[in-house]
Amino acid sequence: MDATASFDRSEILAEALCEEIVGGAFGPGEKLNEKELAARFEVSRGPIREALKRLAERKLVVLSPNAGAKVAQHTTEDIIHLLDVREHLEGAAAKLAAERMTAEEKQKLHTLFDAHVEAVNAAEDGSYVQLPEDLDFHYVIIKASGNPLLFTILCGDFYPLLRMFRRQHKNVQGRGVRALEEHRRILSAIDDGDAELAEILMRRHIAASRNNMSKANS
Amino acid sequence: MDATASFDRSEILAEALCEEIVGGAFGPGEKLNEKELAARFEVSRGPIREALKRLAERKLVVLSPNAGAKVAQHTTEDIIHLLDVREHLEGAAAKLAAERMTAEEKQKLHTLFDAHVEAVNAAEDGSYVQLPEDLDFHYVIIKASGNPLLFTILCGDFYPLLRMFRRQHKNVQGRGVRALEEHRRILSAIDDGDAELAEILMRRHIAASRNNMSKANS
DNA sequence: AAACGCTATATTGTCAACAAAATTTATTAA
DNA sequence: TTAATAAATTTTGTTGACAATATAGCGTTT
Repeated sequence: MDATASFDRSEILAEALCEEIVGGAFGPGEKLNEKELAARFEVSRGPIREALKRLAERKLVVLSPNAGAKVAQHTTEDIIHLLDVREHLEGAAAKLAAERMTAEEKQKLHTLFDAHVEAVNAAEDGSYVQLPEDLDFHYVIIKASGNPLLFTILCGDFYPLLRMFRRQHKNVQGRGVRALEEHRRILSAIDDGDAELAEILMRRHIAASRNNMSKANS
Repeated sequence: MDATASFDRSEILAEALCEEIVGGAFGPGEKLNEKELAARFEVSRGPIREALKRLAERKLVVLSPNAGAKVAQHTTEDIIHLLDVREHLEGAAAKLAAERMTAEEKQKLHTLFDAHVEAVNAAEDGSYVQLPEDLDFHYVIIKASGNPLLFTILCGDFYPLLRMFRRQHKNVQGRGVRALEEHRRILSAIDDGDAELAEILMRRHIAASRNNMSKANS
């Protein structure tokens, strides 16, 4: 049906392992024992090793020769670097989205935004509730950019790394209402088809989130 | 000695295969036979398979379940998407480089630029001579950005893909002297420590190169 | 008690063999 | 001759076994 619905065993294993790692099933830097993983997933070590090579390319694990795989431990500096890159890529996505989004897609984004507003209002502390990925504001914009590579990098590669980092470090306080206000302005720019402004606002939005994290982990 | 000087067999194999693929040892979309590769590299199929999984993550090969690996065939559209992303990332690199480069590094970049000027002048047709990667103008700026992730993505991932594309498609006519003039302006902005301008100029530079390719392959 | 070295154990890296799937070749019928 | 079908071959996917390396435990020495 779907062209990407391949049944590559190592890819499925990589995905499952990714979910476990990001979800916190392993401690930071914890050793990933091949035999143990093989037993648990009920396969032999071959496919497990292939999956680990994939995760190494995604920088979720670190491989040392003759010592195997460990869960990657990213420093705060690493994540700042990641967020620097993310700022520019999310900016690209917002720009492209503003240029390409149809009225229908914009409507969908409005509906999503309104739901976020209600969710934040419902939480008395005004904290930003993390909704499922495919409902996320950023996710929709990235999708709407029409650039699959952008989606792969931001949602496929970066998002797991960020989730992992957030788990490994003290949970950074979200920016709640402020972030929502930034979203509102981005949405407005997209509505107007103002690509340049959408990019600038998105970059500021990500930069603010980076500075927030940078401050919390200094 | 070097922490990254790991002797991971599959990584070495992946690197060697990458070089062959990018260098044109295989036709576009050509099947990569595991047994054949194993024989040629004098290893068994295990490490070869691991290397192929890595290359799949880098989008250099495409894996189909029960059908193995083929050299990836990227469409012109794919490459436009890639260059869209590259525009923003090279912009990020130029911005960071302008903020961080020392006087020494700037001097080195000047020397490199002058060498390029001479090389282009020497070629009577004024075509842009492709110099080895580590001497390349862009390479130096990306390095100088101080962001290793930027380096990995641009030089590690994107550069091979672009080389492969250039080989698979009709060689796009370089922009020679014009590109050099753009380099000169970028260099000037970096000299002044004008990060904002360096980013803008670099983005224009990449955008021009994208439009050039887009026109040639339409 | 800490440091060193040795031994035993466990883990990784590699390989060759087997099963399942796809591809190719050969065969038959229209 | 061409199309469809079936057998034969090749290729992938997976596994368990073996060798090389690293780790952990233990006793000895300083």
